[in-house]
Order: sequence, then structure tokens, then C-alpha cells
Amino acid sequence: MENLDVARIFNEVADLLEIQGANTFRIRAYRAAARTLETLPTPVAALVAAQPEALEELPGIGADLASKIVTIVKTGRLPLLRELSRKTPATLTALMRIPGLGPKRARLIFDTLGVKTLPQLEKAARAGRLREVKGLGPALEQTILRGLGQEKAHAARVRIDQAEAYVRPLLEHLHGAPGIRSLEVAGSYRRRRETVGDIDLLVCSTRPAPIAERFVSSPGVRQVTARGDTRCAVVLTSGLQVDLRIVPPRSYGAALYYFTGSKAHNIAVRRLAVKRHLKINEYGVFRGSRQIAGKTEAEVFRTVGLPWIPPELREDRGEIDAARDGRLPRLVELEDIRGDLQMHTVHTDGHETVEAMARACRARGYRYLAITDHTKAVRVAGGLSPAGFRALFRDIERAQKAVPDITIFKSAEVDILEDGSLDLDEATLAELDVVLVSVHSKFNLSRAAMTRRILKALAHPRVHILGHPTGRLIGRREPYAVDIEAIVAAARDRGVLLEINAQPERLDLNDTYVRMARDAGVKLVISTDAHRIDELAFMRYGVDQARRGWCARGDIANTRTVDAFRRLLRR
DNA sequence: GCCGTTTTCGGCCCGACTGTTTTCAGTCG
Repeated sequence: MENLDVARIFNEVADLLEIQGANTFRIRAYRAAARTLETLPTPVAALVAAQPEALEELPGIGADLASKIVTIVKTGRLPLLRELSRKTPATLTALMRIPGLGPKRARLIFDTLGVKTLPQLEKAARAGRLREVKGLGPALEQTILRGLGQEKAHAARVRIDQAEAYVRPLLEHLHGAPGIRSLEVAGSYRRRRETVGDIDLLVCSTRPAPIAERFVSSPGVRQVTARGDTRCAVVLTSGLQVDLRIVPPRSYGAALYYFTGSKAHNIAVRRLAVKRHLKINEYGVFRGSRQIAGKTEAEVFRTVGLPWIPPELREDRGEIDAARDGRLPRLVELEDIRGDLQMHTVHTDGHETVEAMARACRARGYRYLAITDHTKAVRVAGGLSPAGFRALFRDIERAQKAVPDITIFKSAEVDILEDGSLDLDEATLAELDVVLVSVHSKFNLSRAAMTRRILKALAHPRVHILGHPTGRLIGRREPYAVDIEAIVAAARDRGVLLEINAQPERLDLNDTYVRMARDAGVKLVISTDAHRIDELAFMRYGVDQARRGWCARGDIANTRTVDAFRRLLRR
């Protein structure tokens, strides 16, 4: 029973309670608990076994939900859920996923037409029976029919790099509108989450009408779903939803703050405001009807006694207390990075020579790089034998002479074999400046076996870095089952560095695990795993996730000077 | 159902847009 399974059950309970018209705060409690579980790095099943009393320490989980978690983990089910679905068909919750349908209308449709599944809903809508229900009409019937068709596309979040690609032309088009004082992307995009569900655009202007007009007529707009004076929403041909808000200067900071979220963070801050008899909304901070702040985000924070909090931290994971106590970390920045410690060349599956990669790294301002071509077990990548590595080393030495003002580390991405041994002989390992190890095969070992495998590799005295530690590919492959806490502990004890792989499809470690490692005192590296020159630019995605994991410059090893980094390797 | 520098009881974040209604409920973010 994984954390996500427990969270799903709580969300299911919340859905059914909503349909049954239960107390909204009780519903909110189940959703808050689900959210806590979704982002909790520690498996809740382990807590239940080791220290169940710790469950009640988790935010939004009290005595009752703690005991329900224990029940779910031990029995795999929750009696309350069964009880609720006796009163209301559990299939009704699927209806709520359709845009335009919420708990009230799902219930209404069930009560009046007996519709309780998606196929029945579609049949009723096509037959024009929905419009006969009091409170519904033909327009809603059309919305529902459209929604039924798009139901699947709707669910998918897109990777941050894809979102950037979709948004770029839209921003360029909008910039041509008159009267725009500023234009920013807010939402999870601004918080730099690894994926985004939609795009929130914010424009500062005193003349909204022409901007809204230009927005809804942007190229790539498939459908306009809302069209108001200050708010519009469209769906792009890619299926991505884009919301636009237009606010005047005196509200811009408040709106930017508000639409950056996260929702949980905003709610926590608004609670602070309520205590001070203030009201925060997207137009500003108000005492009674008088606006006392709103031009900038910093103003908004100041009214509740907080310094400005970087967007990447706004997840209600302790940043508000830390800000209040002056404990916010000074987050690492892209400019702090002095080297890139994973990349491939023509010697294996890369597209560039060693020298070309070295020159490109130097052009980025780096002081060092590691050439980490594959070892022989990774056949699909053309992994190198010891003889192949000797040729690579000669090439590195030659490139080093040609590009003297950047240090090229001899390295390898050494495959961790199924039994945890390394796919390279001791003599070649001894020649490497940096030993990076990672898993490329047998992803479906048991959790215990995978953990043993990686721990054994980390115990090898020559290993410096564990690459892409969970093996996931966003949207394509789940992380392999592994005890990440044990790996973090081993990395801490042995001084092994954990990689944040900056490929936007990997972002591995993810933000939650980065935070866990950083809190444990483990040092990390951010590497691009570049296979071509333009992929060296992925570094910023890795930095984003390091920031989301609360990392300061000191937590990231490749912010050090080349000498300091060498000293760290010797340790 | 949770939670406490107001509180162990009584609060719990806030507003825009749509479609339906004829003053507003429901949905959405």
C-alpha cells in the first residue's frame, strides 16, 4: 500500500462526501490529508509499522485520520468508503471529472435521470435529456458532451520544458498588444514544478479590453472557454489550458502572489492575514475596505510579517515558519554552477566530440566538466570496454591541451549490474577522476533487491556520485522500487554525492527527495547528462528542482571551485 | 475532521465566470 493509494482513498471519500452534501470542512480535511500523503517522501506503511504515533504529527492528520491510515495500510481498505458508496454509487465520482459537472450536478443528474456512469451520461446528453433537468440547459449539455470527448487529454500534465515551448509563441504574440506594463507566467510554471497542469498568465494594464481580445485570438487557440473583462481562458490545440488575468498596477503584486500559489501556501498565508484582521485577495491586502498593500509581492508578505518567499518554496512545506523565523535558505542559482558532471560524447551515444563539449562548457562559463561515457553493459548506448576507455582518455588528454582553460575530468557513467557490482575493472576505475554510477537495467527488481544492489555499489570505495537515483522518466516510466531513505543514509555516511539529473524528462532526484537528502546533510550535484551541446542548457531545470528542494549553493557540490571540488572527491 | 501567540470549541480563504435564473447556485481556480 503506497502513499498514493491511501491518498486516492481519501480523495474518493471526499468526492462521495461532497456528492452527499456533507460538511465542507470535513471534506476539506480529507483532501488536505490526501495532499499531505501525496508529497510525503516517507512511505506511510513504514510509519504504521515503526511509529504509528508519528502519523498525527503530519499536517492535516489528527487522531481520526491517523487511525484510518492504519486501517488502510493493514487491511487495504476503508470501511467508511464502503459505507459511503452504499448510499451513493461510487461511479458518480467519475462524473465530477467532467468539466461543468461538480458534486451538486452529478447528484442532480443521478437523482432525476438515474444516470450514474459516464456512458449513461453520454447517452442522456446525446438524447437531449440533460436540458430537461431543472437547473441545467442546452449550453451545459454541450459543455458536457465536449468534456466527455476530452476527458483523457485533460488529465495529462505536461513537462515544464514542453510547457515553455507552448507558452513562448503565446507570450510573443501578447507582447504586441497595447498597454501592457508587465506580463508574467504565474502558477506552477513560476514555482518551477516538474510538470504543469495549465498555464496562468498575468498581465498588468489599465486597459484590459484590447489585451483580452488579442489573447483569445492568439494563434494556436482551439477553443475559448471563458471571456470576461479581467479573466479569459482558452484551450490550445495541444490541449493545454491557458488562463489570463488582467489587473491594474495597484493589484499586480497581489495578483502575481495569488496566482503563483500554491493553493495550500496561499491558504496558509491568508490564515495569517485573518489573525491580523486583514483580508488578502487577488486585488490586494485590505483592512476593512481600505487597501493597504498590493503593488508588489514583497508588500503583500510584509503585511503578514514575512519576508518575500521565492516561488519555488511556496508549497506549504514549512516555508512560512522558516520565513517568519528568518531561516529561509538562500537558494542556489544557475550562475553559481561551475561545472557539469555528466555528459556523453561520440565515443558512446553522444553527438559531439570531447573537445566540442569542453569548448561549449567553457562558453557557458564553467571551470570544469566530466566526460561520462557509458560502460559496456549499456549496449544500446555503445558502452565502452576498458580498451575503449583508453582511447577515450587519450582523446580527453588531447582535448585538454586544445582547451587548457577548463578542467576535463576523466570519468564514466559506470553501470550498476544486477548484483550491485560495477561494470568496469579496477584498473580502469583507478584511472578515473570522477566515478559516477547508475542503474540502466533490471528495473523491476523487488524493493529489497534494488536497495541491496544500489547500496552495494555505493559501498565501493571509488564511487563518487550516484546518477539518476530513481530511474524514472516523467510520464513514461515510474521510478523503480527502492528504499530511498536507506540510499540517502548511505550517501551521507560514505560521502557519496547524489545527482539531480537535469534532463527535463528525468529530474531525478525529484524535489521531494532533494529536500530529504539536503535535510540529511547529503551533498548533491546537478548534471545535465547532455548528449549534444544544446542539452547543456538543461542545467537550469536541475537548478529549479534543487531550489524546490531548499538547496543553497553550499548543498550543491558543482558550485565549488575546481580545487574545492577535487578535495571533496578525495574525501 | 483539524487545530490553537484569540480559542480544547468554534472557527475554518476568496472571488470570477457561466448558465440559468429573474437574483443566484454551481463550478472552477
